[in-house]
Amino acid sequence: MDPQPRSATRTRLLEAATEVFAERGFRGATLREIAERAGANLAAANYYFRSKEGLYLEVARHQLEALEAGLEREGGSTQPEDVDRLPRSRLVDVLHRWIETTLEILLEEPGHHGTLMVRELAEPSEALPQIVRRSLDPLRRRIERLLSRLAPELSQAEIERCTRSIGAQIYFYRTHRAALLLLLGRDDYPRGFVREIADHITEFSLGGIERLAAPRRTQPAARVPRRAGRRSR
Amino acid sequence: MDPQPRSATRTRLLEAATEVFAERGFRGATLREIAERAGANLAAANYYFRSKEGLYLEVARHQLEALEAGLEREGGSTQPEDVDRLPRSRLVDVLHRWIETTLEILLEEPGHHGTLMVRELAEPSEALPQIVRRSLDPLRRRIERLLSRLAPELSQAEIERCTRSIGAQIYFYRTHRAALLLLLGRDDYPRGFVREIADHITEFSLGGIERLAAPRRTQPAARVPRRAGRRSR
DNA sequence: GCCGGCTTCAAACATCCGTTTTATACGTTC
DNA sequence: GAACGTATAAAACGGATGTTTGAAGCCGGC
Repeated sequence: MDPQPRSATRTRLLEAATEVFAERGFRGATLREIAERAGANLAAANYYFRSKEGLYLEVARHQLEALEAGLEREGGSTQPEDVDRLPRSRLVDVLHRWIETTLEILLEEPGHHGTLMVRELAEPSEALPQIVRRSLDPLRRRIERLLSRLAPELSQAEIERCTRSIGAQIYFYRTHRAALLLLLGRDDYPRGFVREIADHITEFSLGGIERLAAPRRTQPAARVPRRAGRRSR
Repeated sequence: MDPQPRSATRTRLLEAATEVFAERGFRGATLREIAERAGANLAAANYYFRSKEGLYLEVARHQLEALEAGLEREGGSTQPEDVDRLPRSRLVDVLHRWIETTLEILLEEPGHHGTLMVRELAEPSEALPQIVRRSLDPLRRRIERLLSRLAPELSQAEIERCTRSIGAQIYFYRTHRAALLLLLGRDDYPRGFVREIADHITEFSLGGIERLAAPRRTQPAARVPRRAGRRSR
């Protein structure tokens, strides 16, 4: 793929940096440790990437490319456009597949992509826009497209909110992983966890969508009552 | 409350440290900046808190105490035990209130509590167990209790999963705030956003719960089909 | 076989940061 | 008012880190 095969040292630096940045974050990582793991000289990082920040951004870029390539290979990435040609009966199956695939990617070990994302959310850098555009947004667009076919009664705003509810349930198991494991008293998710969670999120979300779509199919049903005024954001 | 009123310098240090740690994280914060904002000497932080880490942990402790006190004042904190005495007709209202109150706390400006939580999730420290025990777990227990009354057909495992789905939707707007604002092309959530989101999360989640409880009320309905084997986590 | 580039290397540089030290001022107590 | 524990101040210490420098190594081309 690359025009010139790039230096082997450069590649090893990139790999080592991916690990160290994931383990310690941008600030916590040191060029000395990265160089040591890569078996390279301390000056090499600055030679190839100009600065620590340059190395970090290159790691992020590389991670996102690998993610996109992985999704391409994996069957899990039915293209957004394909949704429109799918029979309605298969939409739920596709949704379930996306949820499970995304969970697998986010929770996989060593899970550099998920770690990078969580760190960027906590302390955004120039890499966050890339992550949003190349990782979060594609999933969002697919789900929105699918929901607008699955529940055409919903308004655009409702579809967007439902999409966020689905994404929220998926990403939760990554962003809150440390807290969840503390609550569960475990040091890793149990075997079969991803499947269990994917099943649940799918069912739960279908229920949510049904309920939001229902009033427009029959007559308006009882919704949450609004109570006296409070200040709002 | 405090036996001795504590030093004013100590208090100003704590306030300044809360800001700086929220803005820059533990590593990014410097005692020099904290001391400067507090109008104190550089050595003061070590004098009162023994070390930078001691100061950080004290900030975390203080934040959680403020959170608990705030919840106490706010009507939003119906005690978990009270749920059992509530008429079933009011359960939904209470759930909606909890969701909205939690969103308000997490998204409020300057939102030190939410920021601290997100940073701890990205890079856990000794403060995370405290956050889990005093912030996440109380909400979890309340919702579980409520759901077990609202949908007694659900198994314990299902209730736990539904509780996580509700929590996930709430926390999403905090953990993914930076990404969401990028997607929305805004630099802050619009006015009235919390109310809109709280309404949505409540309805969406009620739908999810209904769907999961439904098969046991009538006959088993069509669920997501399981397909051929894949490796699982 | 020497020249040119690209790459590697060891060392030094400059800066920043948490912490400690030491001295001085303050306030209370006997 | 002397003594003493507490609080504040300035300065220095010791270590780590990103970056730069300048020399040495490598290697193909002429």
